Amino acid sequence: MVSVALTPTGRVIVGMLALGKRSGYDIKQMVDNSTRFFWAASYGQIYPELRKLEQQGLVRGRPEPSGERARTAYELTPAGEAALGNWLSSSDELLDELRDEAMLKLFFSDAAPALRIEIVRAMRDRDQRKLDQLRMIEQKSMPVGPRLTLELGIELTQRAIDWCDAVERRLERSDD
Amino acid sequence: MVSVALTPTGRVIVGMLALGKRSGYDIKQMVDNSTRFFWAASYGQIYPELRKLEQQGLVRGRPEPSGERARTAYELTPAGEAALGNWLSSSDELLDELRDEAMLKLFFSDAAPALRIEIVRAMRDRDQRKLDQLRMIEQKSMPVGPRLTLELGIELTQRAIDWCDAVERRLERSDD
DNA sequence: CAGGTCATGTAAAGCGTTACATGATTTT
DNA sequence: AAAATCATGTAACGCTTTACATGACCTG
Repeated sequence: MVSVALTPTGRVIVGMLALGKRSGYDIKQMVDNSTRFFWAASYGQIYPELRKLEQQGLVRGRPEPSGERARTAYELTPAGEAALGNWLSSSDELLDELRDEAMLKLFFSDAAPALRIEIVRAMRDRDQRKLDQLRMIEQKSMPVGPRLTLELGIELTQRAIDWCDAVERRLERSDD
Repeated sequence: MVSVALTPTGRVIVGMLALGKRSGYDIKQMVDNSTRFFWAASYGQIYPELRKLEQQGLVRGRPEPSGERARTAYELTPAGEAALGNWLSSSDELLDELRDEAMLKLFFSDAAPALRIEIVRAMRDRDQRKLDQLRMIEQKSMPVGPRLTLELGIELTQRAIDWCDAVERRLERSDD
């Protein structure tokens, strides 16, 4: 039995729904508070994708209005659970895409060597802001999976900051 | 004087052309051998973008056939150089986007705790392959900017591998 | 009662990859 | 003579963000 391949956004949605019944709005909040650092999703993707997943039989949505306010809560179907397990256990090449404008500027900084140190400082500041956000999340309680990704995110962000600090000191001295 | 904002792919192209006259093909080769780890670009973006940049007056293309083989070499115009300097010195929020499927799987691994260690191992292997590629590039000679980004890439990839190793040992013992 | 949050949704635009097509030149 | 590389390009498709619209409910 071949289960349908999950689209990028389909993967977060199905994963989040494995944690319990959720609305599209709920999913967006959860993503923004957790996976967004390594896997973002917008409303413009979430709502259409939920309907697509429902057509595929991986999720089922049911109206759960609170008063007059419309609300549709989705939950995984057995097929959805299977698709999640399938994806988690698949050995396909793991997607790994980075778009880092600070690194791109640094790469081209020989075109304006005087700006190099400013670029490194801006990168440091950006990463410091990210680290602060991660440290906030760190306070909350969470399962092992989320905790591990948070740990890794903090470790790598801290290392990037340390690297920027070291390079900044190097550049201050030598004016490369 | 307000210079036109560079699109994502426009940024790499203009940066690469600051290093000298290049064809679309050349740019693609350079990207694949350097920035692709933090800023990729495909032919489907590069060729149309070159024409768009030419319309904007940031680059100028001239036919430089080698024998019967057509070839268009592009170079930066003064406006293009200005746009590059402008971008390098701008203090706009630095784009930083990551899509890491290994981290996403790890995040959701409480849905299948037995798979967790396999996910960490797959992540480690992927990062080791990346590190091997970076180490190959490390041998070549290059300007300061490219060298710095390579250094950072190696540092962070190595740290990710170390983290995976440590977590793998933790999981072997405790079966989280 | 104003402002924030809950909740859903879409249209347009932009960004990007993949896959294909074509043909010349160079290397094995 | 085949295979690899040089070189250009596009069409189809998929993904994603942005910006907007609508309205209910809650909190100070």
